[in-house]
Amino acid sequence: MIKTTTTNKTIKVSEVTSVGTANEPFELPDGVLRGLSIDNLIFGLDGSELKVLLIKRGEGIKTGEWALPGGWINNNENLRDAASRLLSDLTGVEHPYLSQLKTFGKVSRFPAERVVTIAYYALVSADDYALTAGFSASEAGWFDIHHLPSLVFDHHEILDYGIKHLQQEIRHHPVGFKLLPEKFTLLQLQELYEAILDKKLDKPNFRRKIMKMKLLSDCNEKQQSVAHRAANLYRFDKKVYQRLTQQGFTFEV
Amino acid sequence: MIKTTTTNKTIKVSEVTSVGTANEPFELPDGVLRGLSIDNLIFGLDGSELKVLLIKRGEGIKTGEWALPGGWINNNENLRDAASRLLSDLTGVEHPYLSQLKTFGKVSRFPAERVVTIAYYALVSADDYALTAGFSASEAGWFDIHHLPSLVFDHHEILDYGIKHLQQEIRHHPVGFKLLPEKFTLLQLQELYEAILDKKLDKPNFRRKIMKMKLLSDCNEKQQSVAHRAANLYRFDKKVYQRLTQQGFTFEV
DNA sequence: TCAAAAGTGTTTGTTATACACCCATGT
DNA sequence: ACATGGGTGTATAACAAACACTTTTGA
Repeated sequence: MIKTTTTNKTIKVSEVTSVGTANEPFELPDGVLRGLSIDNLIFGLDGSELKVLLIKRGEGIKTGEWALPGGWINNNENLRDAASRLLSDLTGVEHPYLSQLKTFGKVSRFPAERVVTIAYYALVSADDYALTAGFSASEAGWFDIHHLPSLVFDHHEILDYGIKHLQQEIRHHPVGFKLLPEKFTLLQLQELYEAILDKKLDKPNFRRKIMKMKLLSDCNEKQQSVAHRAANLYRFDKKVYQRLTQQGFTFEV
Repeated sequence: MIKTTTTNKTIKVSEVTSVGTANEPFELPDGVLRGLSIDNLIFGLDGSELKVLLIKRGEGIKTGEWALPGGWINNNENLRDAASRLLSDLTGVEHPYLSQLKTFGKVSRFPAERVVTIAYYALVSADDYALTAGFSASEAGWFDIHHLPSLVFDHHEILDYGIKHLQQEIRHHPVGFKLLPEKFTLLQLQELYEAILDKKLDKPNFRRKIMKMKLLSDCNEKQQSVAHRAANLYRFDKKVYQRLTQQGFTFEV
């Protein structure tokens, strides 16, 4: 479902890895803020595995080590725009659900000098990802959150925080739908929740719970080319959700 | 319940208001990070009114205007420590529940040069506040969130975001307890939720719901000097909450 | 006809809701 | 005595959990 593709595009991660000498400011590209960076957590769903997008650092310190895709903020650029640009450069995803996660600023989290980083996170669907060919397979890849390589700096801490945040949020807000294609089956939805909450759910009960919320609209379409009875396809009805939310409804799985 | 007190201590807000000339960096105190600040949202409960702590700027630009209490981060200081220090300097509250809210960084949010600010928020109880005498009544005050003065920079945006965040969070996390004194009655708790959720709750059912969570420990004390049967006092048991949370328990009112 | 997943029904225990009721205390 | 809030009991309805079951489809 999620695959890495090979192109001739190069990720510019060199900015993040440049290191100055001991007593002078380390080298930065022109026109960016000093001491402040952005790191993105990009989650995707591959079948029933929750995956995160990592890049392999190409030059400078920590070469060859895995890291969250991030970079510097331009002087005249708003934070979310910077996160969005960096995400787009790395994955080709142009309009994701992208929200600020948390700012990490331990004094010595970055070796060369003090850098505070603002973490953003995005949930992308296989659909969105199919549009993209923004990075080389040798430099980036999707990793099962249960089988991660070791990461640079405090990126493990950021990722752990992001996963916990996602697990919390997915129980109380219908963000899970972002990880699925526009049209999906109830089993796909269930598997998504099982992957993120990391537990098995009862099929009949899950179906009833979801359908009772009336948040799904029937596409009146069936799955194609499956070696079993074709399931009905549904889409998430954002308008109904907004209406119910205003009436005090709270989503919960 | 919440009162401002007068002392001879001066709030040093001058750092935030120093402005350089057009073509050179504006003046900062020594040993602080450039381009990054902290602003605190401090909420308190006065009867059934939610209040926020604001300071009146004393010098520099925007003199006499109301603002969130904030300041600069020391070079060797972690973010939360800086927020905590600033809060303590301004209010005397030493160990509040203080958590990161969001980072605000619009390009032109601060007039002199680009400054990104990390907003923290805290909920303080009348008890905590009674311990403090950290600011002068002419320079700081509690404001009903429905009757706010106009605020400098993007502080209205930060405050609006914080209030919305609080209203959301209070439904799914037991943060409401932070607004009450350490020992409280079930009716106080119920009235807190009735005020914030803006609806009447059934007394017996509310009691059962709360007690079933086992989050309150009995103080084995009664109210004093009340013109009716004295109610039992309870305190919130943080350890039990943390244990239950790890087991997948979710608080909901 | 079999595997795989779709989809339904039913039983049982738990929880929410509404509301009636008694208890303790100061004036 | 009575007003005020503290605190309990209970019938009913709604819901969740567990699991057995039937249906549809492609290979």
